[in-house]
Amino acid sequence: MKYESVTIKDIAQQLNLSTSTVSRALRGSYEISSKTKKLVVDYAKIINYQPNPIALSLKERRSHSIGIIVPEIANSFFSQAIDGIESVAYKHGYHVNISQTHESFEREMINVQHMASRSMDGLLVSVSAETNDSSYLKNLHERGLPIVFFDRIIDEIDTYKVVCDNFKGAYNATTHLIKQGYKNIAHITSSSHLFITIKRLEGYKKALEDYKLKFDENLVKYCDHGGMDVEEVRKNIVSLFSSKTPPDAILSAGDRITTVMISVMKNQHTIKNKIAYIGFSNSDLTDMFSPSLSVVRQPAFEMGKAAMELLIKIIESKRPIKDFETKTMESKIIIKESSIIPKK
Amino acid sequence: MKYESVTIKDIAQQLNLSTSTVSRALRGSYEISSKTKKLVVDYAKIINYQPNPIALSLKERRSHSIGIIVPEIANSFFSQAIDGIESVAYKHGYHVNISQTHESFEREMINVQHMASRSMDGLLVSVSAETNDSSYLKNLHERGLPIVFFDRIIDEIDTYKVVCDNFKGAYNATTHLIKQGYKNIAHITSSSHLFITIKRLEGYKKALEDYKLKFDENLVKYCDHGGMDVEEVRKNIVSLFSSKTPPDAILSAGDRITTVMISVMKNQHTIKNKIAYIGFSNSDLTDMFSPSLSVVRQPAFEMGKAAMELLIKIIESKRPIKDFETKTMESKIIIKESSIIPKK
DNA sequence: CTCAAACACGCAATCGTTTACGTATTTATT
DNA sequence: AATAAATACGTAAACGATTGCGTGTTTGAG
Repeated sequence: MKYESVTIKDIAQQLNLSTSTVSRALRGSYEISSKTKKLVVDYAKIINYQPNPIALSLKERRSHSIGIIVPEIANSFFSQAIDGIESVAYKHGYHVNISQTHESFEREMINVQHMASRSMDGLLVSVSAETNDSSYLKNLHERGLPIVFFDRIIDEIDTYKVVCDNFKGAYNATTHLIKQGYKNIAHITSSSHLFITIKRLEGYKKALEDYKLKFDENLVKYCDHGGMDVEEVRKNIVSLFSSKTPPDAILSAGDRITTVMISVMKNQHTIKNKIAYIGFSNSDLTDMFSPSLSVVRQPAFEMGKAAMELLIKIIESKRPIKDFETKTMESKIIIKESSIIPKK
Repeated sequence: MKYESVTIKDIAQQLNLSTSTVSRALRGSYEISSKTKKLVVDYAKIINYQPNPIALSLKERRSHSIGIIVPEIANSFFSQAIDGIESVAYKHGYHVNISQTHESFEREMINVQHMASRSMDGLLVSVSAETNDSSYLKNLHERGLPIVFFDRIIDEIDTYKVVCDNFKGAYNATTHLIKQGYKNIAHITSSSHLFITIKRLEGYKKALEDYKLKFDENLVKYCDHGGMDVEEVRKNIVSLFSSKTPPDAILSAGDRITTVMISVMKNQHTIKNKIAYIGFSNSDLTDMFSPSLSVVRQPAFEMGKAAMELLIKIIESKRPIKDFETKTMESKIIIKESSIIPKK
């Protein structure tokens, strides 16, 4: 069973015209008499003619569609960013294709290749936690595929990028914990090679330094699967708390890591002491947590918008763009109960 | 700037062969000598030849891709269902295209049309809260486009459908509230014409009936935008509590409605009495709520898997399928703090 | 040695659309 | 009235890949 649709040829046959005349009539070419135009347009409407975008893509080498590659759509940050992307895309007549990598490098490659070979006009990419080899992306980009990175950017590829101020976000969050009186602050983060991981770690370190706290390598734990692997997070938590000097506060990097961490701690009975925490998260539900969750919140929607705008700029630019820039947006820390010393 | 890729023509030219020979060599046709085959295959590998799927789609009228249409990806139920769909799709060599309607009928039509015209081999659809005219879907389906509905199904279109037992889920949840001693149980739900809304309402009513409680129409509130419009939910809540006999418990239908409802109640200072609630939700975070949230949980991942399996069955069937069935899966109610009478 | 079968490949049409180019008819110019 | 120019349309190639059909060469049988 195949889905059949009306083609330009059907119209041509019916009206005793050539396909080129029909095509031109539909596009309003000056070469066609207004009489014929009306005839064609009216008939096209009656039989509900829809141009075949596949044929168009093949001919024009563009699809008026863009692709989004993100680790997880079930992640508030990314789903909000996608909403931002869509809002701009639709306004400019682009269709949006979403795909997720589940933090797998292999899936990411497959998805990117798929998008590229399907004539996507451009790609918006936030790489997976596993991705430390970006050569295949670099390759595609050098062959002319417009790419804009957002959040999980690849520093070495020269194109537009959109990030939030990860350094500052982590710095402010850490400073906040320090000011609350916590002295042994752990940092649970994603895989070590990600650019955001590096920047957030730097912010965390700088805050410790500014407030004369010693940096302890054992208090930094990496999750190579970005929180997708609960066991990995659990091991990290257990390891932290089995130390002779367990942390009194935690800064977590990333939506998933934050919630998995909380869930793990809740079920981990070996953790006796009350622990303060603040995490990067864009969830709308953190207010309902108990304790309500202090967060570093990224302007996800705005970041998505900005990324899409830049991608359109590349796609629609006549000449190759030289002076790419990285757009940095402000994150916001929102203090709730989870990170403040309970007044009793 | 356009992204250029290697074609079969490039290979043919380079090796002094015709495109047909190259094509046949790559597909391993018996008509081609093993010498030539090796030559072609080796060279193709060297220059990293990738067949152009657009050209293939145009020719073969299929894309080995399927489309998913859901209201919101930022909804635990749908994102889990999508994961289930993907797991089956990838195993069978299908690529997956995700799009969201944001509960808008117009967006839904645009997305469905886009998918259909892009030669999607089939569609997995969960309709928007606004959708009460399904004629455009029926039309496409009758013209041969394979469609499987899941969760938010269209009853009148004769195809495979996957749902959970909405009646039973609502019945059990309501029964649970009744057994806890609540007598004035409200029901906040999605738009009135949705099939799931109807079934859940029936379950709610039946439970009241079985336990000799009077059904009160004023205790049922519909959200025509499926919870996307916070103001709509707020009005419904306010209306409920401004009654002379305000509810002592609430059953909410749907992820979004549940969380928005809780958030609204939290900020609504006019609500003095402690209220019990249980809601349809697949969120993984409900344990961290305060009070922790009692839920009716649907087997989202399994439903996604089942739907995709049925879609493949349609796509790959030689002859039109006649005896479509609706697969009903069990929901599970998980009792936490939000729905039990606090023992003090 | 002859003729047929087997083999290995090329030609051209096809999918749906656009577009450069060609051409027949009408209109305008002098 | 003769010629140029404008009008209105058709022909065919192109995008990348597949495939039925045709054909030249080799191989084998008798």
